[in-house]
Amino acid sequence: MSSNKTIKPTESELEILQVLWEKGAATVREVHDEISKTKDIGYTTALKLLQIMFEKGLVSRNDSSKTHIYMPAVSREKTQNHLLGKMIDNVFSGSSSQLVMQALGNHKTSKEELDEIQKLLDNLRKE
Amino acid sequence: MSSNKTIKPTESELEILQVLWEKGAATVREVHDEISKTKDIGYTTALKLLQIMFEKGLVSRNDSSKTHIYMPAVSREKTQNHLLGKMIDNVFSGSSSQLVMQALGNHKTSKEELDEIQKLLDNLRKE
DNA sequence: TTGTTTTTACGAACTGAATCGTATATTTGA
DNA sequence: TCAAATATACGATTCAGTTCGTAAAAACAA
Repeated sequence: MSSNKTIKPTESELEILQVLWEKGAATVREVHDEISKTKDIGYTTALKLLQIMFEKGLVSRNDSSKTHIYMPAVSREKTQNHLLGKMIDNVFSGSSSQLVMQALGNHKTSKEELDEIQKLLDNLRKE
Repeated sequence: MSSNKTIKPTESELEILQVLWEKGAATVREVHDEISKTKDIGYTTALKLLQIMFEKGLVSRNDSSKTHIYMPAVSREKTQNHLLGKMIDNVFSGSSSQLVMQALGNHKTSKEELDEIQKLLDNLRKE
């Protein structure tokens, strides 16, 4: 049906997608510079990754000018959900609430965030 | 410090860990039979995986009798947390509440589970 | 006992991810 | 204009994960 049987970005690909989701669109150089901030990576490596991601359909690109411009071809939300679902299956034996509890229990969450979650929770229980 | 710099089970290894966490301990055959229920896998493949996991320290084993008995060497909770942390970083740009919201929003959660989460939330906000 | 089954050990093949070097084309600015 | 800088393309390498076949040892059963 829709399109996505296979959203399964690798870790490196996710790093790149993060940048593209953030910026909306970016050249290889921009992606490379951004990732370089936290990691040693060659320019051609970034290029190659983007090319591979293009072949896989993870990103699209505009090559009307010589310097190609890449854009995400999968939505952040869909990708997050897909990976979340996998993790719930593989790591939490299918229990999403287990995952939620672990996440809330062991990772710092600010009061504002807790409020937001509370709001969502209220909505869910109204149904 | 403690021990675990490197809890990074692969997907196949996670499948096996699930079985071991569930049963507490198991032979290669038991692991294989369990996994076979949902997946085509050769016996020696399961064996090899367990051997590799043993080398990595992911499982321990009792080989006092010929038929080795394998046990998890990493706790379910620690592993879950480790992988959760990675996912929060890699996929949710560090925001655990984002992850929680997505998980709650898009995956069926029963009333009982919501109650449990509510309870946890109440506790967190008291602090 | 002896042939069948079960087990472990181990190596080999295959795959996909990640990385980089080099060649070539294009752009740019002195 | 033309040398330097920048971009793409692409092949090669390395590494880890997965899978399986085969051999040898041990257990088992008729």
